[in-house]
Amino acid sequence: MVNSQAQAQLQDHDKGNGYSSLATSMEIPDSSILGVTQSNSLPEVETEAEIGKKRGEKKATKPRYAFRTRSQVDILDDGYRWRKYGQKAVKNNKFPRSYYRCTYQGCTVKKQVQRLSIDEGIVETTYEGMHSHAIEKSTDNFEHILSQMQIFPSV
DNA sequence: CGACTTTGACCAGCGC
DNA sequence: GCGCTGGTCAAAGTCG
Repeated sequence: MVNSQAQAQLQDHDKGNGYSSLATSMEIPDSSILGVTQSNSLPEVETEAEIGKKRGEKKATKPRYAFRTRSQVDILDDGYRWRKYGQKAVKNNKFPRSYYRCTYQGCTVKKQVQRLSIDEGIVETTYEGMHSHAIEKSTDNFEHILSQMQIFPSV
């Protein structure tokens, strides 16, 4: 699925606590993260107990992959086409959260982008679902982003 | 012309 | 039972 991008397990919703000290001191040199680009030995986590309480939502398992990226912009072009369908502000964050959806026919993958209020340079991207089609754009651009991408451990 | 973005309103579920 | 939050959709507008 996908190009095996680095996937980190997102812990519950306890965010905005000790992140300031973490992100600020997480100054990893680009020479140490180069391994991330090809080193995708991260296990596919899918510890989603499923919420099963939405309206026309199935009870099927809903995998959720989240990872934090260091970027000045929240628009991370991973090669797929995304259509923004909503923007809401979160309580723990002074920045609004953006909701994106894959516009590919038959593809119902959703993506959420949220910026950390404490660190404007950190962008938290959450993928929901899996892509069942090929990428329309070149992944080269995304790989470049991966080069400067850092996986923040769940503290 | 087509695709995508934006804002507001609406709905459902949960808490109290 | 009511209120609140989060999440989604829709129409109009904009950009390429």
